[in-house]
Amino acid sequence: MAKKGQYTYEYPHPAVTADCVVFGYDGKELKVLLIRRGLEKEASTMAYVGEWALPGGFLDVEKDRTVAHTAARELKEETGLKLSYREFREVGTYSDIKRDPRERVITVAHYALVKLAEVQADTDADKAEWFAFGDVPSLAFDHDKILRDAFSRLKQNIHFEPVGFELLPEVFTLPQLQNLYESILEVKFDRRNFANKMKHYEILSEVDDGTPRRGTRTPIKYRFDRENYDRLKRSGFQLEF
Amino acid sequence: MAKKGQYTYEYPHPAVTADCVVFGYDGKELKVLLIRRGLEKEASTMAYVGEWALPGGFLDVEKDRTVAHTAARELKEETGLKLSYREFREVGTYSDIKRDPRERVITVAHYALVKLAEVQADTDADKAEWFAFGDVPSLAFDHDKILRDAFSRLKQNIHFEPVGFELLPEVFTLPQLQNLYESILEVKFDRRNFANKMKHYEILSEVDDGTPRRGTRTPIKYRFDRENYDRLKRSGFQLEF
DNA sequence: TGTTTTTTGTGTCATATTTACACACCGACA
DNA sequence: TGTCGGTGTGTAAATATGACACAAAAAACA
Repeated sequence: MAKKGQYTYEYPHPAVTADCVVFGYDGKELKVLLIRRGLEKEASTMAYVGEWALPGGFLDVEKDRTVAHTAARELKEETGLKLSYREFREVGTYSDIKRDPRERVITVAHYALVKLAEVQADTDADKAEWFAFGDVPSLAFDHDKILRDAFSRLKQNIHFEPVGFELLPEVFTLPQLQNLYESILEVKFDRRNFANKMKHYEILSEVDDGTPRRGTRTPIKYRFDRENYDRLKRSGFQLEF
Repeated sequence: MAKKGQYTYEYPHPAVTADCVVFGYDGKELKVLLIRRGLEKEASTMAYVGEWALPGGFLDVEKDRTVAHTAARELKEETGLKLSYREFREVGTYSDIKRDPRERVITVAHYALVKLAEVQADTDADKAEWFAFGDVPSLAFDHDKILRDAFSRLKQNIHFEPVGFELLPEVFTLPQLQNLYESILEVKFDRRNFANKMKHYEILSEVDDGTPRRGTRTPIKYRFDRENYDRLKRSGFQLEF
């Protein structure tokens, strides 16, 4: 542990943190990973002890290459989830002078998308919990606003990036994909038109798992065709819904 | 001037700055406001002395309410331009561990749009200069990248916000507006189709300055109809071009 | 001054895109 | 065995987009 008062500067410096909004999808609704504050590190110096909050923590000035690295490191420490710094997308900076009661703390918020089924086992249930997006309790600091902003950003980015495919399992069905889009965009689509549009983009490939379909009731399984998507993206397009 | 070593922390803290990309439009092309480093404050402690850079500077931990306030304050100090903190839109955070050779400095980049004709007189020509966006020299730090990113962000935001109207004078013509859109989006539009679409949105009002138009060569003057725009926005729309 | 060039405003038609909509199949469940 | 619910599929109407030409006058030029 570092000695107190070891680091001095000519002018005051703020502390900098990175916070993570991790979105998952369980096939029905969007979920968010939260932690309960104060169960870990020394609680005495902490604010908002016992409240729910976004995972996140202080930038390691000497080691973290960027704040996205901070986000990845802290997420791992606080929830057990291992993501690469490249998986974080920036939401924004929150710098209000009074946002932390202890000292001036500026946070850079990020969001990340995970395949819930694949990571649920990795999340340390003692510290972290998945909440339905609509059921999130009131959060510490300005994390309520950060969460809302992260969702808005996701909602925008869905038009430019295949966010749906990052949230679904490798193999998924059209109804699942549609449901996810509807959850994020908060609208309803006509099933047939949605299928047509998706088909038109040619970014889905049917998965043939050997078993012949035994009736239309069993939905067709698809896989995201990243190669075609990348080609489309290079030619400059927008996913319209 | 503060005494050296006055501010101590248990853990190292980064310095935080705000940088500003100020876009203007002269009727022909997009312009950016740059400053030459080292002409102001004590140059001895400075990096990149003499090079061109974006206006910006250190967060005043005790006084600046948010980093947008820092941006506004520094822009005023360095270029004479007075903008409200509300006029800055965040571009992103630049936190690479090596981005400043002196100490760890994290910057939050912003952009702002100004009506060039109205502010050109306010810009302190000794310190700052307007450059055509295409003619910007190589900049200090990672400001080249910040500038590119700010432009991309502007290009995206033009679909959601009436950015064109913030760059043009109160009263403008359709050809001016089209030219601006073409500059930002880097495409060409058909004059008639552009006019039709704009007309269709109903966010322009003709300005009647008394003088009857004496021929089609004199373009019709318009004013942005913010009331109609706000109504449209509330009903959830997108400016498509 | 006259001539040429440039700029602007305007409307229609062909094509592409979007939206609305109905039925047949079969598995799940009672 | 019957009913219910979820899935797949195609077409027609409405809407949006994209291409296109001419007339008028200002501006540039000789």
